[in-house]
Amino acid sequence: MLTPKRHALILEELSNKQMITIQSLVDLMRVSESTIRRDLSELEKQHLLKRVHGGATVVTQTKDEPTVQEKKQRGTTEKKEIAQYAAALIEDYDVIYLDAGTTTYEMIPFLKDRPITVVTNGLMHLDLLQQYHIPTYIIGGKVKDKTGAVIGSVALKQLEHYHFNLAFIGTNGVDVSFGYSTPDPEEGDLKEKALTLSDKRFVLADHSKLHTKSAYRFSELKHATLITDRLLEEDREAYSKLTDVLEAMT
Amino acid sequence: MLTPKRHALILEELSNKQMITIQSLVDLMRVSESTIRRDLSELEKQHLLKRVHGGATVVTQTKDEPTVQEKKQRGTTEKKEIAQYAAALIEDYDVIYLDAGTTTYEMIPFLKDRPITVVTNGLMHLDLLQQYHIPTYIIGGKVKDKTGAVIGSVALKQLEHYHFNLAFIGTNGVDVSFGYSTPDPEEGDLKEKALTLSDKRFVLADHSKLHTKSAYRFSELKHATLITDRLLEEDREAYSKLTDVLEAMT
DNA sequence: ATCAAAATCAATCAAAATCAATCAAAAACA
DNA sequence: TGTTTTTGATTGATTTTGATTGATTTTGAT
Repeated sequence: MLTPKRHALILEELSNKQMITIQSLVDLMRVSESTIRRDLSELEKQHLLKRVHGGATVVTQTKDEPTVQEKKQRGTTEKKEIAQYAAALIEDYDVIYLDAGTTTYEMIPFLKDRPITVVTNGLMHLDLLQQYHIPTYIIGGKVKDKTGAVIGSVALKQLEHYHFNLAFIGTNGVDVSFGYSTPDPEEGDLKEKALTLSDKRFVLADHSKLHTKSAYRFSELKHATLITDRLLEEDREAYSKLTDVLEAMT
Repeated sequence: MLTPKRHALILEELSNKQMITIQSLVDLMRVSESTIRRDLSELEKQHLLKRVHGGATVVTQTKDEPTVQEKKQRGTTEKKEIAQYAAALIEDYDVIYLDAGTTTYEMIPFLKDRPITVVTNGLMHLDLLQQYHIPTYIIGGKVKDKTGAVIGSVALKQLEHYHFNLAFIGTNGVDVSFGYSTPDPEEGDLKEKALTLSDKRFVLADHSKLHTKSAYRFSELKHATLITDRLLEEDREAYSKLTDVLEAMT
């Protein structure tokens, strides 16, 4: 019996029962205990089962990080407030840059049927933008796993051909001294470049992002207006000294 | 027994069972073990099966559960045959251009985990390409409503930065005198450009597209190899005079 | 809880099966 | 005819297998 066949059989047995003994597999497949042991070791290395004394059990599905798809469904009220506020800054016939990310995604419903042009590196944005009949340009380049963003040198270079009236950028961290930051340098470079290409520059960050730093700074505070949902009284002064701040409160 | 006959038989056996031993093939075809080994090696090089110790297994062996994405719309058998045939032409470490469209979409499952790079203007392709861990570059430019294609002058210009080993292009019409054609000129221009940038050029068209013309010709027949599912005897001669033709038949 | 028997384990090794490489004979070709 | 391609047998190398070893874990009786 071929090795993959045995492996398939083991996994099938395992999904039927929740647990199997080595002896039962020996009887089932008429091979030696050693062979079964080796099979189980291999399958365990592939995280397809978990070995236990005398047999094996199914592996509890490790839930990986929530995909963008999931994240965007639970858009918080705060994010929506920020998004609506930001969208109100756009005037007819503007050309805007919409960064990839969940907060900027929330802006799209507020752009419905408006006579504007959107340029974006966010692949997840495209469906909704099309649905709302908003003329859209996608930045070309390397497609980043999972996050649905376009990044890399090609994207950076291509961005240089554009000019924007407004740029809306997402961020992972906002810090008074460190500035705006994000985990991925390649994404950061793109954010930085987009900011330099725009007349008016905005960074969107709900209050959970304030006072946190990510690995890579893509801009100082003063280079872009911060749009957030609410500020503590003592923060307001500190931030306002360094940059324009807009508070999206209803 | 002729080599192609053996290969066809092996693939048929494989699709019936999911897995075959070399010995069973030796008995079935009355040829030597060596010959079978050579056959399997060759078929593996074309990614039509996977060799394992003692035999071979099917490649589309989805050990992972079929994703929603994957089965959301199963293409026709003809399209899949064309797609599989086309995918077998790709060698490791190739950089390929994958045109937007349903036929080229069907190629993606056959590219799973292969060490290649894909460049595409098809937004619909991206999800599946990411799922299969294929390094992907998206062409930037205007996003066309609904069809999920990127087109326009920006896309055209950006395409020029690339060079491909192989280009796979979809088409709406194939006509002996008129050539390859498509309804949208902007899409057509992109197809034409992609063809000029590639070492090897292929146009994919199932038999329903033969002998039909669309509004806009993007290439003469002779500039690209036609891959189709089946040809009428009288057509074969006519087409073969004008271009290379590959028939994806099982 | 403690201990010894039983069961299970990982590691090792030699036999068996399978493999890739080679080469000469057979077949196909021109 | 001579040349090229395909085939099948043979070689030694590699992989897989099953038995055996002593170590470790579990079991069950005290």
